[in-house]
Amino acid sequence: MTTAQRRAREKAEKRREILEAAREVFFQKGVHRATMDDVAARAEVAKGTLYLYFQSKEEILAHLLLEGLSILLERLEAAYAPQERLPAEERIRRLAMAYLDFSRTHPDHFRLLMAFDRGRFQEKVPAELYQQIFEGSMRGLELVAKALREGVEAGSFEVDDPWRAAGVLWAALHGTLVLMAHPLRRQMLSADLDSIFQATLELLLQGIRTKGRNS
Amino acid sequence: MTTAQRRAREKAEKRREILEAAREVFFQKGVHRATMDDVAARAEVAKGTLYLYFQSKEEILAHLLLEGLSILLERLEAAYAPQERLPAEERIRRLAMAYLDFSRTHPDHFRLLMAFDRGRFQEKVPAELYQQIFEGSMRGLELVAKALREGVEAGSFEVDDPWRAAGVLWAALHGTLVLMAHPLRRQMLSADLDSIFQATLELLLQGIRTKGRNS
DNA sequence: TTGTATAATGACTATTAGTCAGTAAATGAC
DNA sequence: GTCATTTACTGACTAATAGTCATTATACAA
Repeated sequence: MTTAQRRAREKAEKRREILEAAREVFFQKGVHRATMDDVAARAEVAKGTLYLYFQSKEEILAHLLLEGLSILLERLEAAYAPQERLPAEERIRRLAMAYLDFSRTHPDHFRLLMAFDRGRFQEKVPAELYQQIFEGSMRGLELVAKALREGVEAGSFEVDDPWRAAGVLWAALHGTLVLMAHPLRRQMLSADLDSIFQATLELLLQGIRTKGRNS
Repeated sequence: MTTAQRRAREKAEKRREILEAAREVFFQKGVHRATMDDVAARAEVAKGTLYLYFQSKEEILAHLLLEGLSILLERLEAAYAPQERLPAEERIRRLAMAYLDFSRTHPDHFRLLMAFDRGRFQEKVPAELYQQIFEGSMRGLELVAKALREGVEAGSFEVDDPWRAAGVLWAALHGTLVLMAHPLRRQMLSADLDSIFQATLELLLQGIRTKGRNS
């Protein structure tokens, strides 16, 4: 059945084209300003066609989010550098910096990631997709947890539950990126994102590092 | 001009009534599900009347947010307990716990606070109101900074810039509350909000505490 | 009592996500 | 090649909802 295969390929291709159009339009005009008509126009299809490929605006956004998540995961995995032999602390540092870097190089995807928890999303995105996003973010967290475990084994970190500690680190850094995305707030702290992020990272590392005077 | 005074009072009263109706409706049905017609019906006025008192749905939300912020600030100030003589670390702990507590006792107001950074808000809320919200949140941060300064002076904390450190603490705890608001995430870390929040707080405190083996 | 100012109304407009009856194109059977 | 059937696409239409404004009602002052 070559025909069926070609059809499936063409369908996937069109899907990708729509996603591309959506990415351009949403990222250029802003998610809540861009309309589905805009997307349809950009993709050069009728609006109805969009709905043959996606269930809703939110589903399209969810796919763009997944796209961003996938990029982030690549970066994190590269940062972790499993093949190299690195101190655990260095790994944590690299992971954190990769996250910061991602927020800079892919600001629109990053904003989507931040928006994931918003009410609309949870209601309108198919559970399966939702789950997928969740699992993706957990894959990222897994890397942090792994690095923490290494550190504990090497005796350089002191942490009760690496998985939970990873959650703590992640949430703290995430919070920094969320809040300090606002220029006004950075201004009020008279600091740039880099230095605040670094300061947070160092604080957290100090907190988990093995204390010298121990036992 | 007694008449004019009474008029002004009545106007203010009606405004309050509308806000109250809005609070009920928005918090019960959810901000994006509740409509302005719902609010009007609950307030027992015509929809047009709402717009005599507020410019937009977002402006109403901003006022509800301010309401929440004001409650939070009261709690924080009470937690700080300026009249008592407390160790700085205890003050930080109390402030943090007041924040956690607020997120529990006023979940709807808290959600509004979390939502403040969203795109719609910034566009539709009058700059003056926006500024007011910002200043309120800075008043909260001020308390943290003050406690940190006390700790530095007492020699129990080691922090370069208290104001910035306050931002770091706040962002980290905020991030925890944001992310761990999701039941699914807590589940994946198999932890409750309390223990994660506490763990984060302890980690941060360890990071800023003066090290024993210092100098 | 009446004219004026103030407040309130709700039918209406504008915007936009999502639908669906109708049309076009591709495919396969003969 | 022609026709029937399936698949893909279309865009006018519906529904929902924020916000408007000409009209009406009310309160006040002279």
